[in-house]
Amino acid sequence: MDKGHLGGGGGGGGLLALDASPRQLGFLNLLSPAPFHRSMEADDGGGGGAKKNMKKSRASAGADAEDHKDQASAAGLAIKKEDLTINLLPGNNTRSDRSMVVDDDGASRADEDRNGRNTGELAAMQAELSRMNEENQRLRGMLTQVNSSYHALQMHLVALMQQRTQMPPVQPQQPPTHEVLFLLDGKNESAIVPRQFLGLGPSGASADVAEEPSNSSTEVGSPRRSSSNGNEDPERGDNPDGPSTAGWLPGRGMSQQQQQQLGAAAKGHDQQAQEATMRKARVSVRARSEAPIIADGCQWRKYGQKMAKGNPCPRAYYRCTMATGCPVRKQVQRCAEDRTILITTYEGTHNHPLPPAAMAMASTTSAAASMLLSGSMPSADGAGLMSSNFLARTVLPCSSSMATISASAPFPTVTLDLTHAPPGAPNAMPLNVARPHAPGQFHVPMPGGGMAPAFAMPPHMLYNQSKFSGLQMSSDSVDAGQFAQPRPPMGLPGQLSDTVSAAAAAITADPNFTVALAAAISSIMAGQHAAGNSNANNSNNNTSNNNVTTTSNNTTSNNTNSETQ
DNA sequence: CGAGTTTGACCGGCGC
DNA sequence: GCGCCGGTCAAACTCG
Repeated sequence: MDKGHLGGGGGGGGLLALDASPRQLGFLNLLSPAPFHRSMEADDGGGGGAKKNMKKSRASAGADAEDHKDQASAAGLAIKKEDLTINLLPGNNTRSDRSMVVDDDGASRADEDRNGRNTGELAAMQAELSRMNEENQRLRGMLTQVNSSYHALQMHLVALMQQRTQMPPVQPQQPPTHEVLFLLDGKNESAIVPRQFLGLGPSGASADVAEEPSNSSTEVGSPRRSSSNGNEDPERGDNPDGPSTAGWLPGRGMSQQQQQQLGAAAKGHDQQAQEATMRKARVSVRARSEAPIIADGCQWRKYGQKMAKGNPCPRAYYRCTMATGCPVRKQVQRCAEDRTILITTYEGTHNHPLPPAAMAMASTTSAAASMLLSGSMPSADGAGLMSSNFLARTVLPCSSSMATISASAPFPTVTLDLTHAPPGAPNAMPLNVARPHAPGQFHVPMPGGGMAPAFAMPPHMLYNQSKFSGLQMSSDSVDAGQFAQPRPPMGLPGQLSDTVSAAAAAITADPNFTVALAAAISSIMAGQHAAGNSNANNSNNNTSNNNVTTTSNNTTSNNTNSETQ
């Protein structure tokens, strides 16, 4: 919204800071919103780039500033106009031109003096400009790489989806949850994870699984908790043998019949109990919001409120009412330490198509849960944990301060902390989550192709994100400095830079995107790496992501940060 | 009047 | 076994 928020705070050192950071992953470094934003903004318009930087440099060159301060003081626009002139024509000393006009009465000596100074200054600025251009080129390269990687991942996802749809619906021998939980360490995971990921998704290709006639038996008649007859709570679907799969898993949306069919092979209550706890994954989103709840696009009905111990703020319980029998619930509570922080915990998978407005959050949380489930699954050799660490470090480094994975009981939880700016960002960037006045909603591009407003966001974000969401970014793009006003389509030469600018702006302007992207990719990578995680996790171990932690019931280490939630 | 919210009660899990 | 606590239910209430 405000420029200071987008690009601000970082100061001129932003680029250098970005440059100094290690680059193990492309999008890791895209998270320095301020610097990146600045550079991309400067990149706009090719030769005219570094507009701001130029301005900045000039501002720092105080002596020369007096030259036009008089006029500037007269009208604030004077400086701007002048700067524009200078920057559009970096090779010209526009100031001398101006002086010609101003001093056309013959004060030539002062002119020469100034010209001399300006020449030196111009050289310095040009040097800086070239440096900036270099940096921009590097950043472009990074972005291109990220884009290609992202695209490749999506292609892979699509391929897996197709593969999945061609496969027989389900292996009768394997309860759905088992499939997800235990094959992660196996060789089928590449097929599993996508399915999990998709199944978690709100609709999309997996809807065939999630939207089955399931509702016929689920909770239509309102949940009966007195399941003394042994019937699982129909609403929650968490039958004793573990369907509490929390819905993050496809099985959650299945019909009871299918669950029975699939779960028929479930053997051993111990195993089931263990699974039950592991499957009830949750995704907790921390965001600053003045609103009582975050606008995630779904319809919720409050069904309870409790005072939680240790928190003066009550915890509210909501249930999705977009479709009868939708098992998704969420808990909303304000952080005890900082009541401006709203903690929303999602549980379950929508068993109905979601409006675009709700897909982003659903996908994000689903992907995050998917990552959690795929990454923290216990396994005999601990590969699951390793995978989790690997994922946390490889996929979430970009949001190192935002994501916390905690499998410590009672339910494994992924916490997406959106209250902090990504590393490199100067200040914590309070998200305009569901601010009452939020005029628009923010679309987060989601891996499943869907994109939707996850949170109420300023319109510029909306536009910005929607641009980037298209995978293949459209030719017209966003001026990073003016999100609110889409720039008219440019000619072909400008496409690349615009695309890059838009991508950069999209990425840097909003941490949600990075979270969503990271979570989404993680769900894919979980499938790709779980098998080979033992060797893969070496690659990024050195990434400093102290805030991305993985805790597990099966480990005694590394749990100190789980309380960051 | 229907939909949503409030709120006290109930239930089950867990720790002591 | 008991108490605590989180989660849920459902009657009463509110609102449009």
